[in-house]
Order: sequence, then C-alpha cells, then structure tokens
Amino acid sequence: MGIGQLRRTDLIRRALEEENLVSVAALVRRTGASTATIRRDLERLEKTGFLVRTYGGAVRQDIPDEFLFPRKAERNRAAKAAIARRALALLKEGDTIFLDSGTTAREMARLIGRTDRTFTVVTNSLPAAGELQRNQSLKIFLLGGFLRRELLDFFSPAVLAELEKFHLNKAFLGIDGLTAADGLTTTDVDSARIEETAMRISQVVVVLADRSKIGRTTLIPYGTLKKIDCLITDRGADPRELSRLRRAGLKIILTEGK
Amino acid sequence: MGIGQLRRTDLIRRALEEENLVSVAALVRRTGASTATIRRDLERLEKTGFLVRTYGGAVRQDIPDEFLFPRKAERNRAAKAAIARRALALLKEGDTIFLDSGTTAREMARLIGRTDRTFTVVTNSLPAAGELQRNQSLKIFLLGGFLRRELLDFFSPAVLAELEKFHLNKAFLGIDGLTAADGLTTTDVDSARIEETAMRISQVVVVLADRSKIGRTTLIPYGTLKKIDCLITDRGADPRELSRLRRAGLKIILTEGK
DNA sequence: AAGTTTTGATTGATTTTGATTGTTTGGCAA
DNA sequence: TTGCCAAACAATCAAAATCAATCAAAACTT
Repeated sequence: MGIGQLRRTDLIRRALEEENLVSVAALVRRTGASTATIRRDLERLEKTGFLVRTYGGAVRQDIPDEFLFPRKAERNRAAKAAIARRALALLKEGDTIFLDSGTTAREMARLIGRTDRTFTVVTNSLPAAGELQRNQSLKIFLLGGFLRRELLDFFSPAVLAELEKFHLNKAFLGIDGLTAADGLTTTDVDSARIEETAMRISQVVVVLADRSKIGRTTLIPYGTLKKIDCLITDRGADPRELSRLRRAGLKIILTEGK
Repeated sequence: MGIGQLRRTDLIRRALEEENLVSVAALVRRTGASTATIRRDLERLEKTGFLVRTYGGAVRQDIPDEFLFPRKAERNRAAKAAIARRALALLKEGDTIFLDSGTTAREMARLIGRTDRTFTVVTNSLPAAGELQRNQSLKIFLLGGFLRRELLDFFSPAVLAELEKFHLNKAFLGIDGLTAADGLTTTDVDSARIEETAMRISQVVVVLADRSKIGRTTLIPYGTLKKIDCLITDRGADPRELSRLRRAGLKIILTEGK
C-alpha cells in the first residue's frame, strides 16, 4: 500500500464522513490524481466495506441502507438531525440511556458517537452500535437476538428479560405514529414489547418523532401517553394535533428552524 | 549508532507525530540524505515498532488502524483470507454455524457476506455482524452484551445460556495459541467460556489459526484437542509442531500457496 | 592504520499511476 | 416506452516511481 494511496484514502474517508457521498470528479479535483487512480481507490475501499460505489462516485457504507439512497434519506435527515441534536441536549454526563432502532435514534447515536462525553448506552440497533463503537468513552450494551433486516436491529424473547435487569435514566424512542386519541402506535409487535420494557425501566421517557409521525395511527398500540415525559418534534408538525397532545398533558419540545 | 542517524531518527519521529504519515521523498528533502539512507532509517524504526513502512514512506504505528491499512496488516490478511476461503469450502447450504470474534473469523464473515448461499450464523462479533448483514440470504443471531473494545465483540454472562439453546452444525474458532502439549489457549477468560460453549453445542469444530499461532501457548487453556475436528492453517506453520499435532489425532488442512 | 559502521550510487524487480481502448450506464428527447 | 448521446466505466498497457540488494566510497572507532 503506497503513501499516495494512503493520503487519498484518508481524504476520501474524511470527505465521506462529512458528506455521505462523493463524486469521482470532485476527488480528482481535490487530489490531483487521475480518474483511473480514484476509481482504483474507491474499488479498494469498497472491498474493505467502508463505502459502496455508485455510478459517478461512492456513498458511505457504514450506515447501511438508508444512505444507499442518499436523495431520499437527505430530505428527512435535516429534521431528524435537528431532533437528535435537541435530544442530545437533555443528556447529562454519566447517564444510562436506551436508544431504539428507528432512524431518528440512529441519528442520535451518530451524534453521541462524536461527543466526548461519557454515557452508558443500551440499544438493539446494529447501525447505532456501529456509530457508538467509535467513541471510546462510551459503555455500550447491545441487546442481541436474530437480526431483523427491515430495521437492522436484533430481537429475541430473551432480550426482554435481559433489558428488565437494567435501570435507565432516559429512554429515547422513535415511533411510527402518535395521536392524542390513540397514543403511541407502531407497526411491529416485537419492537413494541422492547419499547414498553424500556419505558418501564426508565426514569425519563423521551419520544423522538418528526412531523410525519404526528397525528398518524398505525397498527399496534403500546405504552401510554402518561409514561412519556417529553416529545421532541419539528415545527412542521400539525399544530392542532400538537395542541391536543399538549392538552393531554404531554410536554413538547420543538426544534429550531423551519 | 551514529550521530547522523540519531538526528534523522528524531526528525522522522517528529514528522510522524505531526502528520501520521511521511514520504521518503519529503524526508530526503528535509535531511539531505539519500533515499537509501532514509529507507534504512525507516526499516530500523519499523523493527522497533514505532512506524509501519508503506510504499513511498511510512505511517505511525500507534494511530487507530481505522486510519489506514498498512502493509503489515495486509500481509497477514492474505494468509488469513486464504484460511477463511478454505474454511468456507467446508460449509454446506443451510448450515448453522458459529463464528467467534477473531480476525480470521471476521475475514470469514466478510466472505460469507458475499456468497449467495444460505446459512444461519451465530456470532458475538460486531464487525462480523456488519459484514454478514449485507447478505440478505443469511439468518444472523448476534449474542449481545457489553461491548469489549479490544475485540469489538459482546459479552455478558447471560449469552452463555442463550448460546446453550442452539444446536450448531459447525463452529469456526480463532485461537491465540495451539500446541500438542498444551492444547488450545487464549488470552481472555470470557472468550474461552464462549468458545467452550460453542464447541459443546457444535457437531463439527474447526479451528482457524495462521502460522503465528501454531506452537504458541498463551495464558488460558480451554477445550481439548479431542473436541477439534479440524485445523486450518497456512504452509508457513512450524512443520514439527504440525506433525506433533497430527500424531495427537488432529486433522490438518493447509491452505494453498506459499 | 586497520577494521567497522554508515552512506550513496547503481542495478533490475516491483508497485503505482495515467492514458487509451472499447463497453456500459443513466438520463433525455422523441 | 424506445433509441440516442454523453458521461462513466472496466480492462489493458506502458511510463514513472519506488523498492530491495549489492557494492564501493566515506566516515567513524579503536
């Protein structure tokens, strides 16, 4: 492995960390190397699993799925990132927290993986574990089980018992639907059981939900509004539903910006 | 050791502390020495473990290897990849297997992640899970627990009970040391317990060990040679130790090539 | 001064790179 | 949808850069 290669590799990694997507042309410009060389670099990095090549460039691999389709992901991501940022502000040094396997919680894992603060994190999400692992100061407990591909998380009946043993400060839960009338709903019965358990053992329960989840009801109801201490959502959420939720006693935090 | 050498060595160290990576050409410029001399300096510093040489220069040894994949790592990887490839050939469609968290098993996970065959894989390794996850035709069970950073795997006492429930066709175990006299040894007591359990519940136990593990004894003995059905190693392994192991009744598979 | 270590130059081999080739891809207009 | 075109691609090859090995000159040691 040559030193020029290493320099470019580092540059490519950095570019991908920031952007999630790079073009061959941009890398040619930034490195001064030829397209052939850049392609060879990308090919090599693809073999190591760090990225996935696309027509014209490459996207990050270490956050699977979602970023293979960057356009779709990008639209929601700003709102979710803002929610995750806001949630991060609730954390205190030394907290023991639960992160579920939704995309918003994953975004939060990404941020936590980049802070220099110390937490203990319990999760059943594979991508979250990948993000968190990079931060040396975190203690991480992964709930194991069979991999579920839709969510890239793990479940087995035994994890409920395992989780039950913990006492958590804060649980951060993504959801599929939330209304004042129907409460929390999700589409997956096993996820519901994990989240119910997490709610039971947590002092504080925080629900993370972008605008699309507010006022929506899906298949499986779980938990109760009363157990939720706080909802974090963005300003795009339906204000009438929000005021209904507020009247039902829910504390609501709105993220900054549009 | 000459005074010129000391001066250059010092300069190289400082350059590496700043940059993580230096080129031979740059060092020639900065020292006025010839390329041959600089190369000799780098060679010497590589032996002391301070740096790893690369084509055209060197990188620091102690930086997180995320940063780069120095030549040394790659060289081992070739041997390990060959062992992993050979191990893959033992698999039959539909097998249920265990992979431990060693680097060789991880290489195997990488390969399995790229086959189009169908297996059920049980592991406690985070990188292995990441590799396997991409292959849609695999069923994956991850043994959870607290993340252990040295190996990037998970352990909690409960996983032993969890693992005990399975019946496996084949277990693939990396090890730290193997001799006819002392049997299997490892450096980690928790890993040893997981591997012992995996051996107990598997019909076939395959040990993956590159040359450096053969004839070596480390801290903690576990399992017995009798439980091992097969050892896969490379042709660089000490032939005398291999014949001793063969006489002890172990079946040995050598990988192709040097 | 003789012996040892360090150095620089030279050689052929190896690795990396860039240019060229013909092929494939994805968008776009009909 | 179909067919077209420009851009991106993989494959190949030759040039450039770097390598290890060798040897002799230079610099140190005793």
